[in-house]
Amino acid sequence: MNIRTVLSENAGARLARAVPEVSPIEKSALMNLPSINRFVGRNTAIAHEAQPQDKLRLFISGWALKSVGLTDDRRQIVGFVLPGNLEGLHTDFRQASVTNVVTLTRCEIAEFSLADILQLAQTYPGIGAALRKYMVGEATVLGDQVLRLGRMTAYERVIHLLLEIFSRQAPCAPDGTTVSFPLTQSILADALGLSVVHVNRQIMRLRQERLLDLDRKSLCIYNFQRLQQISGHRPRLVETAPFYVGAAE
Amino acid sequence: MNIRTVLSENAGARLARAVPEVSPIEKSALMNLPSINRFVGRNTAIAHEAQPQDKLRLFISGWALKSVGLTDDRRQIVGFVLPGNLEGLHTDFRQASVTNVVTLTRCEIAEFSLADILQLAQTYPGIGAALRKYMVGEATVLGDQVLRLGRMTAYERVIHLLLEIFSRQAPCAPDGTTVSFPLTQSILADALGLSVVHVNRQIMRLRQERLLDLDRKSLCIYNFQRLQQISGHRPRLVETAPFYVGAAE
DNA sequence: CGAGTGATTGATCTTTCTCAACCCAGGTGG
DNA sequence: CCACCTGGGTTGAGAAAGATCAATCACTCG
Repeated sequence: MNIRTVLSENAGARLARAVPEVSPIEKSALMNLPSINRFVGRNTAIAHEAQPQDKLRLFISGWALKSVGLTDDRRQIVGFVLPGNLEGLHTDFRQASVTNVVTLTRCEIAEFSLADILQLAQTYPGIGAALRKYMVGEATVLGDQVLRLGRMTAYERVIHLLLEIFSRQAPCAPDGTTVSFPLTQSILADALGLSVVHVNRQIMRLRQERLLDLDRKSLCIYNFQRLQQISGHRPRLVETAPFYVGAAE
Repeated sequence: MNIRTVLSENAGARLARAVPEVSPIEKSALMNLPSINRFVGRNTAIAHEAQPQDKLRLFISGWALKSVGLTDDRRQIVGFVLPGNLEGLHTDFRQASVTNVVTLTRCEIAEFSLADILQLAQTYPGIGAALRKYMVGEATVLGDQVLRLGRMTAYERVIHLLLEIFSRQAPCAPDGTTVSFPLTQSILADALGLSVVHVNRQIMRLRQERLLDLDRKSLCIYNFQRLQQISGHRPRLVETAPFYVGAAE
């Protein structure tokens, strides 16, 4: 557990950038919030299903996955946390997390007290509105996940998810086609409800068709339009600025 | 389109009952909100994906489904709206609905202005908190939907969804085993990502095993524990009081 | 160098889908 | 009153998508 604690002076400003439309006054209120920056190693559990949690975490760098588990060894990944995303807003009325969260890479995380932020939302209406919109955005992504799993073929599913991951980082793609991609095929399989072998076959096919390529460093989209057409993917309009995502460590 | 408009004096009180933990003062504030009660016929579209929407709707009676569509004739149901549930909280930053909503039965619906309610949430912190918790509850149900579709067999999926529908009405079950159930097998199929034929086979099997029975009026759970064990269903703790659900019309 | 993780490929097996019937209850027009 | 129609449920047979099992390969890390 590689954890280093640093006092950061601008985590609140980053938080203001992570949620939609906050005014300058609200931004300065967020900047005065106490927060702690942590570095967390790869494969580290950050939150457990049904365990109490009172922190809101902003991912400065690094990726994490959110999953729900069955009693046996099956698990389903419900979503990914990328740099610039928040984690910890979904606590039930017992302040318990509703998913497991595990880091996929080494991560830099700014930790806030959720209570602090909700308190602030009572003073500054824009902050409450921003949090609500952020939650709606997350629900939309989750709706896309349901659509993939319920009614798409394996081929469509793989494309649709890869386009989502691409779109969420697109503003960070220097050449417009390549983004960071630290996922294994086994993780893709758990997110897509498919076997690893079958995921591999779809990726092989996509490579042969010269539509995209990927490895554990990066994802390269060769023919965005065609992929969009096949999978029916519609880019979700998100007006928050994602952080720059460098090459995965 | 059988629509009748009535001025209701207690829709706000019902709204206060639909969300978690509001104080008496907040409840009275909600009761003073303007609202309109409507009756909407079966199979009527209430909201369209990506269409503007500024109403928050409280279902007094009747069921609806929420779906997202693909370009062809496939559709995926992402969730159901039951009496006592809210619809309309998930509008993106353009105030557009993120799902289609269609009634499954004749419904009585109390309509509020979402702007009114968000305005109120700025004065009364408990209302903002209640809305946030309500959204977390919805996200949890959506997470369960992802789990079903991603990593469960057809048999488990059918059971898990039926237990969810049962649990959401359990306090309304006079004998503790039978609840209202106005869904066709074809709707179940679209919710479960299965073909109608296959859904039918699972239901036939469950009947033969004497674990449950259902028709288009009601769902009867004969062996809750066993079904829970098979599907891994965990009842989601919701502390809002659902409305009494009478026999489907 | 050996161990472990992840990717790739082939062969076979299982689940689920599709197509095609048929039945039944309820509603409707004559 | 009845013939007819329609929407939903049920069943069988064959086809297709995807899972499982098993082996090999490439790469990294101690």
